[in-house]
Amino acid sequence: MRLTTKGRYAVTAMLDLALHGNDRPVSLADISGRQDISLSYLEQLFAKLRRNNLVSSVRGPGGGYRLSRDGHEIFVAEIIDAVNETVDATGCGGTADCQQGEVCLTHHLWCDLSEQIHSFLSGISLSQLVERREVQTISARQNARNQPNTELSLSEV
Amino acid sequence: MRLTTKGRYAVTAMLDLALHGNDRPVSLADISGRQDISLSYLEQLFAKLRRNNLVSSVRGPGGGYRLSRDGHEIFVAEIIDAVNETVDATGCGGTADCQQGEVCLTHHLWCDLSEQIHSFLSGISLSQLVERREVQTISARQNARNQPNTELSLSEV
DNA sequence: CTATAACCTACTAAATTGGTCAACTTTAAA
DNA sequence: TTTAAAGTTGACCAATTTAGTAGGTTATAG
Repeated sequence: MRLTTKGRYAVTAMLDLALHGNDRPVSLADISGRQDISLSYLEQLFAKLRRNNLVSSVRGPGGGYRLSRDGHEIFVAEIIDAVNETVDATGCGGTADCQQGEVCLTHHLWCDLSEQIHSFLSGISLSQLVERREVQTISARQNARNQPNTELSLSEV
Repeated sequence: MRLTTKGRYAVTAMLDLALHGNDRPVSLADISGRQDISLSYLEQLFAKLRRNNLVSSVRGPGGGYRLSRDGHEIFVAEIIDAVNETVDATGCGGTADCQQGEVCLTHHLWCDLSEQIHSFLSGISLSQLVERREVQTISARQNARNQPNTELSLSEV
């Protein structure tokens, strides 16, 4: 099982999208600025997210990405699966041929664990995260950092 | 968070120890033969398990390893922690300084996930695994493969 | 037409995994 | 008291993955 920055970045970026993408598409440059994730790396991640129909893109000036569904219908597990291939904890990927074609001694344990993790992450939607108080606090901090003063009124019109 | 073959091998090896270590110490060569794990790699893993007081060793001919506690008191989470450093899903390792000294947008999510995984794996002891039917079935298969015939009566005296 | 931003491909540096190998030290059976 | 079994240590290595660069090409709003 893998859960590295790749999956974390993807979820963070999608949450940023859910927070800022209500009215217009959000550019990767904006996400990069707010979340401290390299732009080129974001491009790679969003290519996968797009292939998995989690976001849709708008090209050209003023373009960017939108969630392809309502935030209530996008779950954390999907996002991680999209960029990470799988959240499986077994060595065999669930095919049960871990020891010379037969199941290994601990196969069932890892299956149970995978099930646990997957059901936990499948139960959390982007909208649920948006509603959390800590998320709103942190998001406000990030907005303040990136729009220090005047620009705000201009872009908020 | 990492859960790779390293942690899986360690749990598998410890379970083998719980299954075969009732009367005498078990050599790494035996475990290697039964579980298809390289002997040299097992040596590395058991060095860590020993440092974490999960096993104790008996040197010299007829030596090997024993569980340092009863199987009811050794939990899967401990084993993985011992070889893998941590089963933490956050990027910051729990220190909450993920974004320029402050918490990142998804910090709390990864904390919750870590808590889920850890409590799941902390609730499973080696003895519980030994008692599982599938484990007994697989273990019987492995014993048959490694002691094809006669030797059995000799070593079982 | 020009600036913007998605999209695409190739490359790379660093880290991690999953080992191997050789050279020990310690212990205990014969 | 040999001597062989077994643990211990550290150096090394190939393959893979991660995280990120670089340099382009489309597409489109203004």
